[in-house]
Amino acid sequence: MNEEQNIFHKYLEKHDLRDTPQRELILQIFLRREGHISAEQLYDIVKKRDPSIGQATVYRVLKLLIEAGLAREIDFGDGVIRYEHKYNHPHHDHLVCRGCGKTLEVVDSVIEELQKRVAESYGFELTDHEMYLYGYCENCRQKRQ
Amino acid sequence: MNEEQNIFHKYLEKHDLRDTPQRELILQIFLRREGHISAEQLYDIVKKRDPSIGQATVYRVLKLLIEAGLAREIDFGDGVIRYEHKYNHPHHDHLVCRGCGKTLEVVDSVIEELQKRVAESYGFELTDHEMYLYGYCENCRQKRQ
DNA sequence: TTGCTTGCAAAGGATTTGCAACATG
DNA sequence: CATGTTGCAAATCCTTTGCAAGCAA
Repeated sequence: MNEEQNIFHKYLEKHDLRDTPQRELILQIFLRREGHISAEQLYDIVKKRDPSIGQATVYRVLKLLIEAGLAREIDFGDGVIRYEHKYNHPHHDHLVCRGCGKTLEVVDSVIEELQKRVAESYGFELTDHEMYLYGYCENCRQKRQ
Repeated sequence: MNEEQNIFHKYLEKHDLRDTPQRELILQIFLRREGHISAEQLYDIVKKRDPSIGQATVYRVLKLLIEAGLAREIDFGDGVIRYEHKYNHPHHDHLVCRGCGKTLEVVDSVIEELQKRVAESYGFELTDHEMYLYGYCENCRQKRQ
């Protein structure tokens, strides 16, 4: 059993929640996928393995994963919430191509530090942030010329 | 007639769109409000002046304002899109208090420059970005202790 | 057995759209 | 008058919820 599963089971136990095959399957599939996945995409995959699982269960398990610290929400502003791994996957921001939709994860410690300072200069204690950089990737830049 | 109205009229003309009292009223009310306003909030105000105006019209006019460059969308991730003035209101980011919901506009030219560089280092041509800093404002920090 | 879980379908909330009646240029 | 435009209601889209039946502990 891997670390994430372990965390999940501990989370369930601690909160008097039950270990069900649905939860196991959804977790397993979520963990196998890298990158960002929407509830619907996840549901589509889950359905193939067990057609009896309902969409609501997928949504419910995703909520649990977030509370357990295993998943994190991402919002590219297109009306769909996507989820990505959080465990062993430190904070980062996203670079999104407006042409092809490709996304890259980026971090810049200097920016992070400056964000903290900016917040503090307004008396804020920064807890977290979101940063999305939009532009055109190398490929799409060429096509646009 | 102010500059924004002028821009709006030119936009309408250029696109063979019509100047209607509904559009005028919604624009006028939008311009009078500083800060962020949701379509629903705007509609509530508009209704008081002209109860015959429909919600759809407010949504439609907001789309026009964005295309005309007079408004900009903001998404705090709570499921509601808010709008703010764009004309004569340069780009900035938002500092949002998780306690009381208060928001401040912030800019840091060093961060802006670094964002550009980060994007470029991945071959991207940066067109725009969004940055939301979340934390607790001075007031809320005290209450939490 | 207790009460958390599930799937289903219905409900929700924000936004969009089809349409017939209505105005603008 | 030809087309845009409007208000209304219905439709969408994503997500949540109520509920009765089903299961984990």
